[in-house]
Amino acid sequence: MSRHSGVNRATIKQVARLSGVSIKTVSRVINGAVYVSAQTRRSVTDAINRLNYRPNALARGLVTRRSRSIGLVIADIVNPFFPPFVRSVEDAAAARGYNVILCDTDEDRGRERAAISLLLEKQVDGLILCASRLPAAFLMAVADSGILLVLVNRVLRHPRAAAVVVDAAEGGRRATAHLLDLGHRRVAYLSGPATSFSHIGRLRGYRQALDARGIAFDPEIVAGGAASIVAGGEAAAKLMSLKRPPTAIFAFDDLMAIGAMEDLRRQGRRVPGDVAVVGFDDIDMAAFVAPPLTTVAQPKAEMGRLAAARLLEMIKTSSPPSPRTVTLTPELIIRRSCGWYKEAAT
Amino acid sequence: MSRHSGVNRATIKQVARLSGVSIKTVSRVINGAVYVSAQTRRSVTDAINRLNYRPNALARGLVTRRSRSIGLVIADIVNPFFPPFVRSVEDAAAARGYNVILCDTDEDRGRERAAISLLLEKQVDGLILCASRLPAAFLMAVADSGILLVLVNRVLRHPRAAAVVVDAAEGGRRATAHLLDLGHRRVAYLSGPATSFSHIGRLRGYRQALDARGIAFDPEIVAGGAASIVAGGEAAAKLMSLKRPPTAIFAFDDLMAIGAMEDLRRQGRRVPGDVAVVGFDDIDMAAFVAPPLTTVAQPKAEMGRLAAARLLEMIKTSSPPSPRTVTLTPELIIRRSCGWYKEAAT
DNA sequence: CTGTTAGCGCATTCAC
DNA sequence: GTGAATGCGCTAACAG
Repeated sequence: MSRHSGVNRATIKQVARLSGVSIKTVSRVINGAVYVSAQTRRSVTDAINRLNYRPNALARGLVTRRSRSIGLVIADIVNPFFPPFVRSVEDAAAARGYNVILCDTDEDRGRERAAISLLLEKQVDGLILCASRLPAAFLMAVADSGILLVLVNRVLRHPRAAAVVVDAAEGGRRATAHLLDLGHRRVAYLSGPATSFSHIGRLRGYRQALDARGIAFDPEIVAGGAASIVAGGEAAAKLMSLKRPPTAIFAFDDLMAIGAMEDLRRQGRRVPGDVAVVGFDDIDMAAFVAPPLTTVAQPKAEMGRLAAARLLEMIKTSSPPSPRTVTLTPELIIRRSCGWYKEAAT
Repeated sequence: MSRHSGVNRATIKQVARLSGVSIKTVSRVINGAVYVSAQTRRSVTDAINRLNYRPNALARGLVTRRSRSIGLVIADIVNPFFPPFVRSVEDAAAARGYNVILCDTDEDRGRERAAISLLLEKQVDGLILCASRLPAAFLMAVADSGILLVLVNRVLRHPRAAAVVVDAAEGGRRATAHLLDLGHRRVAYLSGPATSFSHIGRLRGYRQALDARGIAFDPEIVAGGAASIVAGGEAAAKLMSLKRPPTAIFAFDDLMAIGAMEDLRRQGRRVPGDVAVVGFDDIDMAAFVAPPLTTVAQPKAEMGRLAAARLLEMIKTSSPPSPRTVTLTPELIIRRSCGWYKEAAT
């Protein structure tokens, strides 16, 4: 066994020797270049196969200044929102010969910073940051250093940054309006992580919908703080113990909504009979819980596809993205957790 | 803007010049080496910060022959089995300064081959292959080329390969025995992908449990072929249209089980009243569907943690893994999809 | 404690 | 059409 793990890794030099041509010629056939006689090409490819030669992407990247890898920074792959998203960026990347290096941050700024730093050292050609929690100044500095950025559900004004966002406020408005249309007047909001831009947008939409009906915003029926099933359950428990509990709940995401429904059931309350619930994201599970969850769908796969396509395009042309931001509109999926819906007047 | 995307990437040479020491000294402080005077170290770190210098991992890897990246090849991150698994390998890798490059194969041999090839070019220090579908001879060749391998739910006799497996046959036996204990005599099996080692093992366990009670195996009540909700629904529909439909179903995985329950409900059959159902994996959703699904749990996070730990250890010591294979035992989680369970005699 | 000299594997001017 | 020489950014002997 030679020095490290590599045992018989052939180099371009060996291929050149075996096929009796120069290194440059080998390089030409590898990179599909023109101007190589069919015969030469054949003898080279033969040698490549005989030696089981594989170009070293590290060496190649060092000289071309391109790694053909992109970094993907997300909160937590275990959150069902992410798999479809990740999957579609991966497919788009793979289709163009790119690899994706995945990093979870758990919404922790320190971890996010560390992940970005490592990714930069690895010379990724670009970065997709999903719902980054980092200060804009920091992200600006990152972009200044020359890397290409695509943000998801957040924007950044920088010539090397683009964004894919879904209109969170619109989603919040639709969810809340739906509940209001059903006749509810006391609609609670289960808040997500305080620093999340999505949370801020959804909360804004919630308030706007309330305003539009002349219903006062009541901070007492806003609870939560973390996007998880247990956090949703706890928040629901807290809300239902109020003197004037809500009759409907709009949750920051499906996980919280499911936790809330779980807790409601434990308390002997019926959904939607006693309390109506709306979630956000439309994760796969939403259609299978009992009752099936009404929710605001984010086009997860489309978001991933777009984010990757934009980044790859920026890498290819090394020109600023245009338009800088593309905005997607979330859609209300009506299932059973809010009761029967009689096309009410708005 | 300089040639490519990099704008002001400082090099070690610039750091050396600015801090007035040699390149080697800079290299020493970066790599936390000993033998650098405190003063020199300070002036170097100052220069590093001033220039916002970041070592180029490509260049470093080229000479050290270590990329500090590992490749993770899975079937599909959208399958809920994988996120907890992926997450825990990532955490383990990140804790040691490693990155993970994720590749989905959709259980397609061609894609798996392509992914491995790309990963090898990228000079990953090791590979985690989850339920690889590739011929053993191919994997042997891959390992022969010098790369370190950890297989999940599959074994390979090679000095550079280790494995983490959960005892699929045992899982199949437990699931089937549970149904038999409940009094069922006509238990169907919803098969997974034919080439999957997990499927083969679970099927074997199913047959063994049947044998142990002297019940004949009936190929008529084995259907399926793909691990998905819709495939599960279709297979269930097919089974229930038989002249002698089963009274219980053991599904290859939870997704198929959920699809089956969905279809059963659509047909007006009750679970567990008319048909009992057992799944496999214990995905998060399993606890929240109606009725909550009884299933055989695979320790997903533990599997990921172990796989990563083993690989990282092999990379560090470049010595063969020991023991070559670690086997985990799956556990039956009894919920509501099989009806009331009265601790029957086995 | 620190600097000098090579060279990792590859792509790229230039010649021929 | 093809070859020889140069260097990407970094670490590793080996001196001093």
